Amino acid sequence: MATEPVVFIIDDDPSVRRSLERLLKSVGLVTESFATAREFLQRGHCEEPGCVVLDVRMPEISGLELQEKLAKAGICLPIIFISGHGTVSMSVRAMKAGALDFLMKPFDEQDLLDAIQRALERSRLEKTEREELHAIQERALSLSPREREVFSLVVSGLLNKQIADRLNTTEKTIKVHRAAVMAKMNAPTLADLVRMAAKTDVPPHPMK
Amino acid sequence: MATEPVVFIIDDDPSVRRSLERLLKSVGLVTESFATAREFLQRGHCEEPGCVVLDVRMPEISGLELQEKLAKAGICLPIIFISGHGTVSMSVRAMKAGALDFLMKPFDEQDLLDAIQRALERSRLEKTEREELHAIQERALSLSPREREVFSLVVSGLLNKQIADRLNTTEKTIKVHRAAVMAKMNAPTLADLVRMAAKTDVPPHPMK
DNA sequence: ACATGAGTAGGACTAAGGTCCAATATCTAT
DNA sequence: ATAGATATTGGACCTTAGTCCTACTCATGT
Repeated sequence: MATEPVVFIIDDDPSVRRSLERLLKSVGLVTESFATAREFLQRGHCEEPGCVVLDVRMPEISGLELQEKLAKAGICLPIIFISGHGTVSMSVRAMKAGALDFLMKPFDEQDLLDAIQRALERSRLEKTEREELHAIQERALSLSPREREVFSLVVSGLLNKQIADRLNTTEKTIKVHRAAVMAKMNAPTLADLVRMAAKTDVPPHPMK
Repeated sequence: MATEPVVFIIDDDPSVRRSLERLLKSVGLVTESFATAREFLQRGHCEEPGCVVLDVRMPEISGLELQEKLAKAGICLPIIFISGHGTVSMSVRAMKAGALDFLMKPFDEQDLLDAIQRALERSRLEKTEREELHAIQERALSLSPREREVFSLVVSGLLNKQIADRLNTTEKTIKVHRAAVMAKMNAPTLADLVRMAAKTDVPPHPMK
């Protein structure tokens, strides 16, 4: 099985951190705590599944700022905000920026646990998606420039002959490139190749 | 050009409705106002682009309840909430349910106008998407049962011969069905057919 | 200078897909 | 009962795609 998902707790109040840790550990979750956003950022994050439980108000870097930084850094762990003195506009800003939930202290423990379950589930899904996409892009990188052109024209539905015309070469040459594309992209059939292209292209609606 | 997008204003306070109407009309937007959620629901909604500016607290059916009803009814107009006495939990609930924004009274007029522009833009995009999808599903309905089977096997990348085996018939028959599928689905090439199938299938991630 | 990878291309052949024409059996609906 | 849609199949023929082998050119890097 894969790495155990981690719940990152970021709160400047040590007693809050401790009680959150206790709660999450009591249901078997793995936690890691940080007193500041900076510490969390310094830890380094690769591809582990997990989620973040984040206090909004913190010295230096606020929770909302951290959310922005994570987005910019491409670290897409689902975020659950926790706030003692939250305002509507803060919560709306957080949600618009993609937060999964925003809980006011004092919150129901079960609400937090539910939110965490949802967050971890999403994290798992996104991780799988990212990995698939990454694998495809990896393979696409191994294509030569000419192969890339042929790739996109093949996927657009053109015949080898038409591609040859467009690229001012012969059908024979296109066949060679096309075979190379199929091999390098690890596509058993044209249908698979089209699906790969569809994933790397701008998908119709990334967000809803 | 298409139908002009409409901004639906739903608020039980007549003076609020009037001032919103004035504001929106001043920037050239078309508005339609309702005093209750019920009136709005009775109006009937088909496919017009637009968005909803919705008061949270209203007698009988609240804004949040209306949001739920619209979702259930498949009416997916983007919703911008406006609230005089909103709480964090109300706003979070609204945002989680897909609201586009949640503004507290008194709000900056420009903020509302910006939100409405975003909402209309999204409405347009979603409308286009829905129409495309609908057109594809329409065509898929005209397929006979057998053609549907062939469709899914072709798109999965199987050869005519393999499809024939799987359906206990001959390659010749599959060719006929396959040609019928391409014609009925209006797909110039296999690549197009695969993309159509990808859209009607469960897309990897409908929401983000 | 020589190997490597990319791009090009031909010949020969197989396999797969598409097209046109024709035919049959079944079932449903008017 | 007769028309129409559905599902089936055959033959003939052409176009595409894929495969194997070979071979040349060009640029790059060791």
